[in-house]
Amino acid sequence: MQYLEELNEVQRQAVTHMEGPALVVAGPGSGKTRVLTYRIAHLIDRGIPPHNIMALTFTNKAAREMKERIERITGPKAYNVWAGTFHSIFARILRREAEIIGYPSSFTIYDTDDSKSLLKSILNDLHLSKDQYNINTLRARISSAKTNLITPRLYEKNEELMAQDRAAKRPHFHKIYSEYVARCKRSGAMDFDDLLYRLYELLQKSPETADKYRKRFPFLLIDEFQDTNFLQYQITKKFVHYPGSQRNILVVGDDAQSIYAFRGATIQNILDFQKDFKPYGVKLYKLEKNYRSTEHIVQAANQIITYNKRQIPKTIQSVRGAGNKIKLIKAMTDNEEGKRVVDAIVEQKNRLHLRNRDIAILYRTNAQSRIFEENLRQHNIPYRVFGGLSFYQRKEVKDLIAYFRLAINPQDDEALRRVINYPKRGIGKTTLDKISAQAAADQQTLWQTIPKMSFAPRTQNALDGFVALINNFRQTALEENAYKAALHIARRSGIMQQLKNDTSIEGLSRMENINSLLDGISEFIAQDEDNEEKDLSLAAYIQNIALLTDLDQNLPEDDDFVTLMSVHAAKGLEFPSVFVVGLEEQLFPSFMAMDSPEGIEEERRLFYVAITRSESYLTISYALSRYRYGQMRYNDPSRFLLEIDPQHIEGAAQPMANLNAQNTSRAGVRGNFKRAAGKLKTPIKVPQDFRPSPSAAIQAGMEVLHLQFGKGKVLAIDGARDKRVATIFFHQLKEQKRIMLKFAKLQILS
DNA sequence: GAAGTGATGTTTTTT
DNA sequence: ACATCACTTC
Repeated sequence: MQYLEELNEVQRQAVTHMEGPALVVAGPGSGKTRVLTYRIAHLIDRGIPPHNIMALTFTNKAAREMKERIERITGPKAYNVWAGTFHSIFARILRREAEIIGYPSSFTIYDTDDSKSLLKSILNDLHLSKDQYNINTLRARISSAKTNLITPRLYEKNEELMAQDRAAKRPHFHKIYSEYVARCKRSGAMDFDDLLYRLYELLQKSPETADKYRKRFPFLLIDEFQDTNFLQYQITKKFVHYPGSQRNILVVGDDAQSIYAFRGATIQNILDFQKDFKPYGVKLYKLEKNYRSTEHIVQAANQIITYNKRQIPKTIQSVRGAGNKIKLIKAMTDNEEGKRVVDAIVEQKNRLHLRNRDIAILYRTNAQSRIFEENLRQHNIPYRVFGGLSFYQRKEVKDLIAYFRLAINPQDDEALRRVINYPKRGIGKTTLDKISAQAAADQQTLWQTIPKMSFAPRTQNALDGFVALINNFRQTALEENAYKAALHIARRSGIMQQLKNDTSIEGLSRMENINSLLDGISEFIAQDEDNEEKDLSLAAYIQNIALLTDLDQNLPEDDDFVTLMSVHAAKGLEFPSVFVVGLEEQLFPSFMAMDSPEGIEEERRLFYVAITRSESYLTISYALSRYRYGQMRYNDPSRFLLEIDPQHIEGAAQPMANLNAQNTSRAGVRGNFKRAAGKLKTPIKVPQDFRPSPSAAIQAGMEVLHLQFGKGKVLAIDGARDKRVATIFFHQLKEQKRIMLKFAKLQILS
């Protein structure tokens, strides 16, 4: 129990918490992962069999780290703990029990691209126009329906949802949704949400199965609980919240770091958790000591987050001393920002002897990476970009994997669509459209439909050849190990040949990617060769491919590179020196989030996550102009910058009123920036005692105060009840805005 | 059926 | 700026 001595009092209490429900509220850098891993180790030490423990995380990386750390304490027994992402653990259970819900255990997983492509086919088959039905909107709405346990049938019965669709001019949404679900099922495919939804269905449908897993996993731990959605919480409850249960569940979360509300995550789960488990004596542990960052950083973060309304009260304190103040870099253009940030990195490396791996550049959107890459290359600084297109999303890799998928599950329509004419074999759009139409009419998969149809000789030959090819691959996948099968498929499919003929630079890199995919499979075989139990089939290999991201490649330990990633991807990571870039209105906060107070609050939490990644050195940069959609845009510095107390910022004794003034810039300035200089805006002052009035009370003619927009006059109100929309003229902005009253926080002034 | 062309929208974040 | 897609031409 030596490890207990490495813990502070609260941490030790949480770690030694044995039975019953517990909530650990863990600020950034407070040793959250340590608590989770030590608790698992402690449970094992106290005689709980490792295979009775399930630990759920959000990323594979977090899961892997957790497993490694448990192993370091307990040794190889750690392997028997089921630790993984929600999606991968659930997929594992689903594969074992697939038949119960009418799926083959070899079901394939549709990634986002597959889902989109499926939706396109559906729109096509239902003769609905893509202009009227935006694919991304459809996906989001389907996802949110599933996440809220609304089946197509329930959806159709729900007058409110149907009315929403009619109002939004997408009256046939429910048909699309229903068709989408039907086709996924027919194809033996699950999308990301299905991995959650279908597990819920399974547990619901088969009480015996639910019981089996409850008995199997009497101890449940959940990381990043603030990022769980409604469905994930419902499943969690299925596991531990039943009559006679010990309710041995420990969840760890931080409401201030909730950054996935956009995809349905809700901190309501934290609140509900406390409520739901209250009768069972839920224990609350608050980890408030920050071991990661120095004081200026922690205090700045604390202060920023106070601008958010709702939060679980806590005071995070640094144990590391004052440290360095935050540096601010102001640039005129995005190019200049890139140059000055990289100059600062060079300077830090020289002066502070930081290694590349000590440094990270974090941005709001992946598209921002390019400029930093260019500048790092110029300085010969090795770097790695995480996120964006992951390895498994590259076209050539997906193509080959599509063949793998077909070899395992030929009903997989999306995989079939992808490769039926790649490499070119004379089966074009016309033919595919015919097959699709027939398949839709018969409610069958493409694979089932092809043999039932006949075509002109040339086309028929091509089709017969394709079917024979896939059947051959199916056979190989059954008989050979993953590597041999993969190699065979890569060769026989013609993909290898196709790429070899392409001698362009991109062609070579595509070939390289195919080779490293094959290398990866070879490694998969080699790694567990000694393990007799291990399934080395191609089916086993591709099981979780769709769940892997760029962050999941194992990198050599001694690699020394600067890390570039989105703030989202950086969650849970830490670096001695962090550069948070692009702090501009419209970008961070994102224009997509700016029309609601909730959106802004999520962006603010995102900024909070960003700066708390830093241990000792934090640099924040912004550019007054940058290219977007191929056009130069001018933006104000982010409102978040104004929320940092100047005492934490280097060289800023006074309030940061004139971030926008043109006096500090030097190097790398090009072009004409008169417009930028003229755009100075004073931040709108919001009094401390701001108290929003109930939205129902707001009427036309009133003077109101809005948190972001300041004072304004309500010109008109339309809509009713939940959908009341106010048209307000804001005096300081000199413009009128339409605001949904349900969301807006307005205080009536007169 | 394939290849080329101009128009159009797109980008917030990820399993 | 870039990718995707509908449309034309061979």
